[in-house]
Amino acid sequence: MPDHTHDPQQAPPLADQLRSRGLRLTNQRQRVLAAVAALEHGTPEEIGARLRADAGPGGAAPDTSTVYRTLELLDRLGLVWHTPLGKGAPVYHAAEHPHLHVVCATCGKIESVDPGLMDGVAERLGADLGFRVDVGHVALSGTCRDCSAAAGTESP
Amino acid sequence: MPDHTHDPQQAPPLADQLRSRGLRLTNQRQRVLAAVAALEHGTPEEIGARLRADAGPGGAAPDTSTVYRTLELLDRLGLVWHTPLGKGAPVYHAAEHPHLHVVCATCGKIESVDPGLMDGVAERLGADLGFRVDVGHVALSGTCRDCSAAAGTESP
DNA sequence: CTCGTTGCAAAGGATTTGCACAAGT
DNA sequence: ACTTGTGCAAATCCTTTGCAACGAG
Repeated sequence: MPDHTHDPQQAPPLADQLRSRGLRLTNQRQRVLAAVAALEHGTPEEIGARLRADAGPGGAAPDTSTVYRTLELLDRLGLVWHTPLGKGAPVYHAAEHPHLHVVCATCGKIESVDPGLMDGVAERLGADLGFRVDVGHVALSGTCRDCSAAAGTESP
Repeated sequence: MPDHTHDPQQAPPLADQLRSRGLRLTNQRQRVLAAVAALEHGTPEEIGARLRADAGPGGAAPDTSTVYRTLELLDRLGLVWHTPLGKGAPVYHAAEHPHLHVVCATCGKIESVDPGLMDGVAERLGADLGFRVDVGHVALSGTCRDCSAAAGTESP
């Protein structure tokens, strides 16, 4: 049972995805996707900020509502993935190089991890519950090395 | 390397946790904790609804703001855990019987899974990054058996 | 030309916060 | 009595939506 859904060549670059669905390739959609890819991972707000920065002083950046709409679209197309993190801040990342997110609950730092880490768990859930884990959406929270050390040092 | 932080006896029933910090044991706090425990897992909204239901017609339920404040407090005290799920809906559950959440992205169904499932992953992250995974906050999203089947049946 | 898209502005929903009063110790 | 906690209501924050103008195919 192959099909790891990880083939780089299998996912055409936006334009094809759009055309095949009768959707249109717009400047905004390209820019949003580029911003998501440029940012290792970012919230809709951060992505909007990046777009504004990229646009420069005179240029116009896509509207906030467009960013949201586009993010949702790209997600449906499978070109980006989002992961709910702490509070109201879903983090988006490009689907090109899949990875897990590991988030420190103390300092908020986000680290990326090889998705292969979850292979065992995924297999087991599949066998056990028939549940197909979506590795692109996994976020593990906990405490990073630095914060662990800091906490341990307080009362040795 | 012991200390699984899972001893039932090690976590005193709210009252002690509060007293030891100079905080007060109030009716509301007890009720919110009870509601969280009663619901297998629920959003702040659902917990509020449950409280209103428990209060009955004439009775007064804790205010929404109190629910939020209390949930945050209980979380700090380690008596409940919250997991960010889909959109802006953190799910709270009592810390007493730890479990992972497995969420179907299609139908939204939540299933609880034995935390032991992640032991391997946790060890590896610890060794690799010095990252200590918080198993109470893990949510895995994907597709459940039913939705998988439904999707497969559409175009066979 | 014909729709899908975008910008703008306003609507919504979910949390959070300031305060004066009520309640626990 | 001394503080901490609660209810109420207003303030925020993040997202979503309606609609007329715009642009890709």
